[in-house]
Amino acid sequence: MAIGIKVSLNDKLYIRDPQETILGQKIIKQSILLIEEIGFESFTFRKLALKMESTEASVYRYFENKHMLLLYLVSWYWEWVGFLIDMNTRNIANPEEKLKVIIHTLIFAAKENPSIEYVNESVLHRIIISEGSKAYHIKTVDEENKEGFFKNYKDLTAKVALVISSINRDFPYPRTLASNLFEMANNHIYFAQHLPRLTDVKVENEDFSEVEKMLEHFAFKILKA
Amino acid sequence: MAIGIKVSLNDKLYIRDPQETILGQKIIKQSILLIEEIGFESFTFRKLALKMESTEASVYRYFENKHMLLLYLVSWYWEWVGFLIDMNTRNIANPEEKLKVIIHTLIFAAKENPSIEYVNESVLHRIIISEGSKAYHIKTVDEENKEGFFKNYKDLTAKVALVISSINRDFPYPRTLASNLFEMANNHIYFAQHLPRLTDVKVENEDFSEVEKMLEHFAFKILKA
DNA sequence: TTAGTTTAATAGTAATACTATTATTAATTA
DNA sequence: TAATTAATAATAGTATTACTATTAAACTAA
Repeated sequence: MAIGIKVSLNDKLYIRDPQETILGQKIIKQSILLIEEIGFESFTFRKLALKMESTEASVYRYFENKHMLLLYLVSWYWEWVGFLIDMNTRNIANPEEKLKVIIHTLIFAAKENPSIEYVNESVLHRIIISEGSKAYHIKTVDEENKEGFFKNYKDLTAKVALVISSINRDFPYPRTLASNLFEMANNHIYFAQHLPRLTDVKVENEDFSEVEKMLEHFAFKILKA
Repeated sequence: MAIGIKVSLNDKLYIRDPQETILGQKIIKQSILLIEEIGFESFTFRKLALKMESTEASVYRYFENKHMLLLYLVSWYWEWVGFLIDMNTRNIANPEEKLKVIIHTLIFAAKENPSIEYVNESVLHRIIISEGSKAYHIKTVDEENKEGFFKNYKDLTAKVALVISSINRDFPYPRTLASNLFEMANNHIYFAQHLPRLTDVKVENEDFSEVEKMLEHFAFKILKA
């Protein structure tokens, strides 16, 4: 990933690379805003086209359907988080410190310097929190997995699992903990905002610091020798 | 909840109580089978009616739309798990032992004596695993929460959180751990079956024992004083 | 037994998901 | 520069989905 230029994603995610044309970039930008506004179930290419002042058929020339568009956005997000984690941990030798930075990046990714004009990272983060799991909870998950549609998420899990293992060589569940940290980060922000009785953390006006503290508590307690 | 009779659920979940009529029970039975078969996105009342040899309009007389039907099934499932947990922990005084039984019940609920003829608990469990989170990942979550549509899940979380607190009074995240155990139980079965690189556990022909072991490891490590 | 009430089926409509065809613009070559 | 080709977008559809108003049947109570 090169900032200001282009995020590299599986080219089977789209029919035509949206990053290459102005119309494509407009689709990305406006779809993020519209999905956040009305939710993924109500989101349609017709409504998107209307908002963009383009046509439904034009959107279909970039993405096969709205599921593929969501998959694209989710992949974009995890690729971006992976990039940020690499940046932020590059000069850190201590693995405990590394994991802390990873957790911080997970939670505050949206607050980092936005890199690309047509992606509102903050709004995209909210979409990942509330719609992200729909990307893989589908009947066709096995075929899509074979096509490599979830590679970004799996690679990121592997990357964090490595750090986890270097903290405690004997810990038998490094991938489990890694993916669970991602899931918990998003879930408990969502719970705090909508179903507070499912969590103990509080989130008030986009302050996720309690979630960060909770994830650190879980991760380091679990990894204690 | 009384076995063989009727599960008590929020009566705003349905237009007409499906447990009260043969047609209603048929809707529950066949929708469980059809959602498992084709996935929730492809599931429509038209297809359900066809399978049931009834009509779309008849289904609409029981449920407002397919989202409400999913919510009903999910509530039914958590109510049933809560009931099983009560049954299975009734005579256990030791809280650690209680938590173990809770984890076991969570994972193997589908294997317990089926209680109601028109609900295939085993298939329902698979639906909860792959479609369950869609019940609350919706734009209208706040209004639905106000109506009490997620009460079963929240009550169950509170119940388990109590046991967690009695194991370690100083643990600051009892609800977080409780809901996380539910989410992990389902997620890691799903991951093991479809995205194995996101987990360390293996699931082969419906043998969830590695998931159980993993959850115990997480729960008790976290709760160690 | 008949009037009232509950229940289900018919027959729609508006919106959605998607596609084939045509029109327009841009790029390339003669 | 004009003609040809290629790339792109818009028009105008169709089949399916989500839902509802109306009618018909069946069951209930006086």
